[in-house]
Amino acid sequence: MAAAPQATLNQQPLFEDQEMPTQMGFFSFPPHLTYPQSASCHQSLKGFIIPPSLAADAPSTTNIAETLLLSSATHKQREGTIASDLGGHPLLSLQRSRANLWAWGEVNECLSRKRSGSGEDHLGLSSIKMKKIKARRKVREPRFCFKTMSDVDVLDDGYKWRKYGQKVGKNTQHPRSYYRCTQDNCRVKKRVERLAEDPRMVITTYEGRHAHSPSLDLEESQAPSQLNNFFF
DNA sequence: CGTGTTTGACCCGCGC
DNA sequence: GCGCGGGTCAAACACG
Repeated sequence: MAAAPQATLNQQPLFEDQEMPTQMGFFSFPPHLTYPQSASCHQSLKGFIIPPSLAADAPSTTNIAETLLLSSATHKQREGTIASDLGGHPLLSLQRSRANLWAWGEVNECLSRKRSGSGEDHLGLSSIKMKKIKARRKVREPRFCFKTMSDVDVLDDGYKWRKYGQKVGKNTQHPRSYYRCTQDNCRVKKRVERLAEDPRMVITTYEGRHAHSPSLDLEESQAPSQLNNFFF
């Protein structure tokens, strides 16, 4: 029997240094991403990073793994990894408002396509609606989320966060927490919630990109080289 | 006293 | 236009 479950996400990432098919640019799965030592986590923590564009393109009933596999051929090679990682357990669907998952880059792309007179609206949206979305999204930062099976809600990703709100969703008894990076002139936000269908799953959504390195507190316990690899 | 959390109020986009 | 719900604000509070 192996040792007690290690409360850490420092394992094989599904996506690492891989260009996302959106305008989000590159990102890396932080190697120092850990849960508090006291936490009792599922013995095989599984992080699923899902870019907004992929989620938006998928039907709401499509699970995350299918979304990733169906939306981009570049993810095809990961199929075996994902399947084995799941251990035969089906992933639950990630219910999201389609509009909420529109990245500003995608909206701009659609608008420029419209202007160029290529005809059909993207996803059947009218230009008025697209402008509405753009107006609402112009302040939106790039976002992505990942899903983790864990008993603890907030993972330690190396940054310092300040909680600024909490809401209880309509169809779930589990509250959704809102966090902001405490660093000055860093507007990155984080949203943490539990999946209604499966409270064991934690959905963490990041919005924006950090304009600084992770908290220096980590440097005392982590190898400096690892600190070069963080979100965006 | 400084920092972080809680929580009710408020704002605003969206669907009807 | 109206109601709902997600997201944010900010005062009060807790804690070291």
